[in-house]
Amino acid sequence: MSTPGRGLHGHVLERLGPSITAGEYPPGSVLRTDELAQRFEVSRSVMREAVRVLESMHLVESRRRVGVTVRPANEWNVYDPQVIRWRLAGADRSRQLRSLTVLRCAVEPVAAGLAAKHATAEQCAELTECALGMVAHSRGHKLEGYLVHDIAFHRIVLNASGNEMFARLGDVVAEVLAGRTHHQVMFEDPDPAAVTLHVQVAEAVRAGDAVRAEALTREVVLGALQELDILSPEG
Amino acid sequence: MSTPGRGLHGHVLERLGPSITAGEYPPGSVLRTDELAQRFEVSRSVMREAVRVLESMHLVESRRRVGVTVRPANEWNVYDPQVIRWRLAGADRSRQLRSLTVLRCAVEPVAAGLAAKHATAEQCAELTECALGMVAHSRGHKLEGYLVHDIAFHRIVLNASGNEMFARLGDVVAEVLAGRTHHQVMFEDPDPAAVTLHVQVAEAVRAGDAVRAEALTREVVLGALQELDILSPEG
DNA sequence: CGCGAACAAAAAGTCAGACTTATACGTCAC
DNA sequence: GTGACGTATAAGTCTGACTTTTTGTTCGCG
Repeated sequence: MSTPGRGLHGHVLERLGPSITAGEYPPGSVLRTDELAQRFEVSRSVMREAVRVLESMHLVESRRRVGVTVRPANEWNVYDPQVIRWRLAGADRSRQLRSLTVLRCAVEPVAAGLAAKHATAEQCAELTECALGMVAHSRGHKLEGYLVHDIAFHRIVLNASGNEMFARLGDVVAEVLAGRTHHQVMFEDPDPAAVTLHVQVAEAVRAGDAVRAEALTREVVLGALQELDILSPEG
Repeated sequence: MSTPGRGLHGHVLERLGPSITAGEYPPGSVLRTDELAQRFEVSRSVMREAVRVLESMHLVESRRRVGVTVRPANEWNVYDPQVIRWRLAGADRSRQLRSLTVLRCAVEPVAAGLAAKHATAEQCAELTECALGMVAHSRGHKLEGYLVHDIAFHRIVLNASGNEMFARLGDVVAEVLAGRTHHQVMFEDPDPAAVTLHVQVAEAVRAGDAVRAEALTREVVLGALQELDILSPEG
């Protein structure tokens, strides 16, 4: 999905990045460029490029005479889609899904409210189409088709909000929804109530009813959060 | 602040990055690595590392036989603190400040509500201390001192929420507050009502009153948004 | 005239090796 | 014990040669 390791340094990143985000190297660990280059069988130039990328994500810090030190997790650029993907593929996926869903709870209702004010006629049409698509795939184990429309739906809302910071969360939401569908075993069809809510959100946005769009979307994301709480313990 | 261009490639980034985010090169523009290396008087290796970083920020895409093409703005990683800083330093700073402040409006109230539930005694103490510091610097053109406490205040709330996605927005908020204070001419002392609200938020968090903390924080950020609307036109 | 295949050029990608520079750490004198 | 000094280390930088992919053109055939 999205960025398949372009070039040699990309392949190195796809192996080294997940290792780091998985906590395989505790904070403060020191890696040496030459050693890594040997391990991954690439030249130092390629390895250096990979390290530079990790550095720009604040996953590591490179200092002379010391080496490449792994930074503590609370300094990572956790909004970088690539970092998100690496972390969702790792061990503490459920904790990751939770914190991302809490973010959705804060952002998406507000975005939906703005969308009701700013959405173009075309966006309204697309939104309705997506909602109908969700309905069509809501029964009979058509999870993949449902997922596609679900992702598109939320992406349209975020885009239609007119706020670029919200819009850029489309990828994040997509990762979350995909992660939820693929990693947790979802043998059952989606919650019918959720499907209905999506249709109603599309209606509210089209009608320009901001407060209703916001309230309905809040129900949607809070439902998603509850679903997570049911499937995995603690709070 | 934070990352002063470490290494040669860092200096290149500090010059090239802002040029791109400023829209100096329209989307689709092609840059050639060798040409850039010559322009910035660095070797190709260094230039390649810089390009890799820009690529990881989704500012550019590097393809064989074609060159380094600038991506459209809606694909940029606008949550990368470095990108935020570059954009805030650029021309459409006020539009940028607006979209970031709207994000704050969505996130910070929810974070404050969570903080009321999760904050440790130490965090409560720090929060109160910050609020008092804001009061102390609220009169007599002590804007810099006020700013420091303001940033610390919001950072503590975001950290105390216990959600790492919220916590990582501390840097973003810091940039916004700093940008507001430094770039717009703020000859006047901060709004007394805002100062009072901060004190009340600290109280509500300490008391564990989530709904009150959320409502008060909403007033704070909505006030910040209105302040922006007053100083620069359009909606 | 249109279309597909072969070809050539251009730019990024990769590599190896030599050299430079900053800096942590150990040593030694005081 | 403390400070200055020297040294080893690992990142940083540069250069030049070579490879690979991809685009666009040209040429031949239908």
